[in-house]
Amino acid sequence: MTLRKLRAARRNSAVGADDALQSAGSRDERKQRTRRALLDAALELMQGERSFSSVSLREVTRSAGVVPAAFYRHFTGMEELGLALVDDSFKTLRRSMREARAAALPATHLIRRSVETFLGYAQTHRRHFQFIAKERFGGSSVIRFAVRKEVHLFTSELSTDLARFPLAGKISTEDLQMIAGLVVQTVLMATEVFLDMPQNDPEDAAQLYQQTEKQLRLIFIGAQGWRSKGAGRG
Amino acid sequence: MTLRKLRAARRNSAVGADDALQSAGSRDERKQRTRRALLDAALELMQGERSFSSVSLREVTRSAGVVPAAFYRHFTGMEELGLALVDDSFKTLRRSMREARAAALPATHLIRRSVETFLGYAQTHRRHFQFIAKERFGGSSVIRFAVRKEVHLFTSELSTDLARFPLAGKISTEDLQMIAGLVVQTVLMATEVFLDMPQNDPEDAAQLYQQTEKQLRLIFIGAQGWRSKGAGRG
DNA sequence: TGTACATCAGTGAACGCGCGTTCACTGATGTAC
DNA sequence: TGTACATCAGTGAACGCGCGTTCACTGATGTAC
Repeated sequence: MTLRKLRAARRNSAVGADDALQSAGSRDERKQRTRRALLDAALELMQGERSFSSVSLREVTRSAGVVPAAFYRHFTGMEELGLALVDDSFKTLRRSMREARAAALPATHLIRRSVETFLGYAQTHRRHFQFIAKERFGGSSVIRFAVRKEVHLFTSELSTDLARFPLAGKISTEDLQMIAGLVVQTVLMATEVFLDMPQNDPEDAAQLYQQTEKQLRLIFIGAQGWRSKGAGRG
Repeated sequence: MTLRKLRAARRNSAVGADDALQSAGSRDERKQRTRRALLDAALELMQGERSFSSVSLREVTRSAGVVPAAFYRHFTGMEELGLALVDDSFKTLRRSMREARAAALPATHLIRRSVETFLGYAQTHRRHFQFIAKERFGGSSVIRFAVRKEVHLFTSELSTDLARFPLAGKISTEDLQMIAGLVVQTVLMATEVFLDMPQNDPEDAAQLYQQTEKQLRLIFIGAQGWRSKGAGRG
């Protein structure tokens, strides 16, 4: 087809040109790039002090390098952008977890290694993890509930993971969910405290690692001793 | 002393007068009343959707029934008011706990009753508890750290409470603190979810009560199985 | 391939609004004698 | 008790500012023939 060839030709020549890097790509590709720039800018502006609701539309467009009115080509308002950030953040979180599962942690020191792994990912994807932690309780209820729904989903995933442990036999599905909730809550809280710490204080970080590891171990011990009413039929 | 008598006389006559109710009291008493009105207004404006940082100084004075400039007779800015709210909220929280201790919960169903009691207080002092839950992670770092400091203090109190349990012998002070942290975190999280629920949904509330109770019981079981390195010297 | 027209991401100016903060003030309350 | 002066919580007007949203527009990209 003539059209496709034309497009491919233009794309190739544009991408190859040194002086056209930022205007490269089709109209649609450029639009997506601006969209990403807006999302990135919002996330970046939230670093440190600020909550999502305190970031203004104008600030976002200023950081992204477009005029305020251009914002509306991508989102109906800040709330819609916020929901897109929830999506992005949980995609990152889930990708991290998939990677962690694939890495097949050793059975010895399983808990310690899990904490290290998770907080490692948190550090790498700092902005997304911090966004989740912040907006779980603050902000608009629309965004708050979107975050909570995703956390719930994530908890469910973890609880099916937990079901593969041998001790899970005595625990009902509902109780596994309850335990997964406790684990997720513990790790998310640690994450927020961790990312909120003065960055060059390995002392405090080590102390947090240790405390979180202990808390998870204690939960694990509790789970070993747990007997669900009428469970074990799985 | 003449002065004291005079003041007392004025106070009595003023308080007795039906038509002077809102202007009653000494200048200082009135000032305190305005201060309270400002704090109350801020707390009230946060109900539902909003976080503290999204409430404006002008809104607060409007609700309190004074002119914006009057605000500065009481606080240097919104941050100072926020810190005062942190103070107030934790006073409420601690008072609740003192009452709970005095009530001497029965040993049977101790955990269930504790959860009921705590969430009961949370409902009564909804606004203060919600403020704490919201500002623990969102908002300015000054307020966030103030809240965190108070939570830490509260956790310490709980851990000395826990030290009186018989099973505490095998657990080091540091680990007791760790366990108390887990308990506080679990209850605070449940509180926030509880207060954020559509108010007339007893179904969901019951489910939350049950899950929280189970989580605490699991932590308790974990604590029973816990052995601190080199502990038991207390 | 070349031309004429359609699409639409991004522009730039304008709007009305609520914001935080300042200032000189008012008048009731408090103090000294 | 009565008088003269000091204090100071609250007033009302004004300021400059950044905000979200609207609008007609431009010009590069895309489409149809």
